[in-house]
Amino acid sequence: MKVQESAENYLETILILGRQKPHVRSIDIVNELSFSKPSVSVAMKNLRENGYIQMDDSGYITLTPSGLAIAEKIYERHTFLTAWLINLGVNEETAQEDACRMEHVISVESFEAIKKHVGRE
Amino acid sequence: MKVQESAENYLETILILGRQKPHVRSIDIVNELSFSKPSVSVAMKNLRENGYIQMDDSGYITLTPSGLAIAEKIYERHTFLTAWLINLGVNEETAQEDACRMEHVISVESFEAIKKHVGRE
DNA sequence: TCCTTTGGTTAGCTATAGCTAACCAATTTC
DNA sequence: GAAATTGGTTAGCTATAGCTAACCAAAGGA
Repeated sequence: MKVQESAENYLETILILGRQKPHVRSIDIVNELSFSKPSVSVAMKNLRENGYIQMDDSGYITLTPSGLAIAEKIYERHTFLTAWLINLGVNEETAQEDACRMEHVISVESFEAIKKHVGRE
Repeated sequence: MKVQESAENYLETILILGRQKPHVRSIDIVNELSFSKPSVSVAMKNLRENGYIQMDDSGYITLTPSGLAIAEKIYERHTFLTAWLINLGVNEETAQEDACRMEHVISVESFEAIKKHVGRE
């Protein structure tokens, strides 16, 4: 099963929230992404059924190894692309938004090429 | 009405085909994009209703000024991003594919910043 | 002339991914 | 202890955008 862009975004958000606070629940994702509770509830059900997250009896969400791998990949891209665009003179907010979309569509090959390019400047 | 990514792609394809041959019909888009005839037929109906293209009695498609503006914007991005990625060492096919997705998600600000950056290398 | 091919359309299905309405259980507050 | 708040779920709706099946008209070929 191919990981959808929306799934990548949810996994990235869970990773980020998990670094900010001890537990991550669905409601935290609702507040972070400004989606409705049902939307997040259904999305979490899908992530659970596809083995990307686990939820305990208290509703606390943790990333499984496969979910963590995706989350870290996307988060690294997000961080790198945002910094790169800001460095090129792009407004921070715009850089964030663009990175958030580009992070899902770039191939491994292109991302590595951009990283290498920036590294040798 | 916000122009959807799929609409941008169709308009870009019409522009490209129009430079290769005297007339563009729906069937040409079917062959170019490998979509089904009904998918293209419905998409053309939407583009027509939104004023991005015109179709004469023979089914020949032309871009209206607003459709042309979008097509040229996307095509410029496509050309530029592809060349840039190839220049960074990315395989041509991958560069094409990535450019084809990035061209729809980058803001004007970021695209201009990248162009300026590449120009001064 | 009949048959096939070509180009196009409509109807209806699928999947993704958001939404509101409505509901439930558990906890908190007065 | 009753009422409100909080967190979560299910059902059912919406939009986008692809698909197949079925059909039609016009043009071409035997």
